[in-house]
Amino acid sequence: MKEDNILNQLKVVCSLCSLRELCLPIGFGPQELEQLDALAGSKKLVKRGEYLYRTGSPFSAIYAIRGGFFKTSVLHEDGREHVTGFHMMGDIMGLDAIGSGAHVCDAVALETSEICEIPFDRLSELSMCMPVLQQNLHRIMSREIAFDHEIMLMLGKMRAEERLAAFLLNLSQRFSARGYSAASFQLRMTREEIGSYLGLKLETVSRTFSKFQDEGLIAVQKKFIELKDANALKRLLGSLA
Amino acid sequence: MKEDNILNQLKVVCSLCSLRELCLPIGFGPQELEQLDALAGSKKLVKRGEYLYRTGSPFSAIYAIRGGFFKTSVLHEDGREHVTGFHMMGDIMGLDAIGSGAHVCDAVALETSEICEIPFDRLSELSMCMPVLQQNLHRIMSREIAFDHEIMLMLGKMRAEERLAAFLLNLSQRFSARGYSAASFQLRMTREEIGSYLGLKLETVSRTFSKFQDEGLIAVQKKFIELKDANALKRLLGSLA
DNA sequence: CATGGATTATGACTTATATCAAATTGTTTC
DNA sequence: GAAACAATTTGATATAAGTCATAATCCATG
Repeated sequence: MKEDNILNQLKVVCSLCSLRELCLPIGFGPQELEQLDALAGSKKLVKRGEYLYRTGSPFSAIYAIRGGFFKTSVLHEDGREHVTGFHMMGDIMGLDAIGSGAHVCDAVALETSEICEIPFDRLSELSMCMPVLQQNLHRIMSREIAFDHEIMLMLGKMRAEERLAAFLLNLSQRFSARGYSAASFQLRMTREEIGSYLGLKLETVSRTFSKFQDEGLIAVQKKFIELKDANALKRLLGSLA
Repeated sequence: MKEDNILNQLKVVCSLCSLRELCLPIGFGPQELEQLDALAGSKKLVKRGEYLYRTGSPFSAIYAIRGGFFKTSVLHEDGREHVTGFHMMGDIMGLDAIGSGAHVCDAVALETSEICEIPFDRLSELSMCMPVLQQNLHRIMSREIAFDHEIMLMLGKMRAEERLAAFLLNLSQRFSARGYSAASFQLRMTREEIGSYLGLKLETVSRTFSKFQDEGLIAVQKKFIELKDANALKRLLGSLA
């Protein structure tokens, strides 16, 4: 029972590893495993459509996704909403709230999901005596910054086709890294949410999907996507003026 | 001399405080001040046009700007460049490189600038025994993530006029927070760089400046900007459909 | 399992911004 | 201080994506 508990905590810490790295308990000794108990991340189920947190709600924990799918979005005073990200198993959410002490975006489950709540003060405390944990936290935050810069490039410089190609390839790569097929997957978000993320209107997303299908790059059946020619998508990304 | 050295280190740590918080040595005792010596950030002068670091160069330190002005930009394989940020006194650069071990953007001085190099391994080490330092580092990274999400909203959802208004108001607020005038300032970047940052072409930036001037919102004389009606700019941001 | 609301696809048309071009002004540099 | 180059402004035109509208399809709930 105790063992099992420690193992659960380990999984939590594992999700604090980078996306691409394997989640092995390297660097943790028996006494450190003991300390991991302090993290005591409680598991929570968030049903489809429910909010994990909302803009303005007080920040106390970050969240590791054990399974399921989320979107995060910021909203402008005039009501406009912009989807800032889609998040899946192993991703950490809520890091953008550390600085202000309150959440600065909404997090909604796009399908019923299981998350692990990690109280941030305990994580901070523990990371003081666990260099590996601290390092992972820094890496995760740093990578989020770097990734956001990529998205800024996409939003600022790319055409609709390029954005959608980048989006599909990114999803494919992330599913693949989690052991799912890189070539076909189920979208969990609507065309409107994709559009919001990519800075496009839903009609443009729909039209571009159709165009890709006509050109034999992908097969679309509503939410089910099959990448028929991933290389062509990659070429589209690199070369298109 | 020794005293002076410690004071210098303090300033470095101070720049690790949040943008809006005052940089007082609260929370640091005498022995902690001693430890700050370990940070030994070496000062460097970067002349206008010079690179502080380039994409791909190995990551070993983060940089606190003591004075001057920088832009950071990511470049796409096909040569397209996107400016991801403008940075001034007190800002920290290079945090996006922690995760990958190599820099993921270029940092160029837009005017001759003085920076303080903070070796990241030493900072990590020191933050293990200085909770305040660790906290500040987390806050800075978190705020960068939150700010990037605001920019994503801007790039994804706003019209040219709103983008430029948001840009001018942000600059104004940051100059103001550093003790400079909020109402008038010198731009250190070209119209093209502003455009790259905002996802617009330089012609659109120029035209929008002219429009704002015609409407009495600002006065433009090449690089010198005067905000004549900041409230109108703010209104433009919130309401414009 | 039928009904109503949400989502998606597609067409016709509009518009904001990009593109191309030329003149003007500012800034290095020899 | 003049020549050469870089940056800015402004106009005319092109175009990618937005808007509006309609039909088809999906799917959630009583």
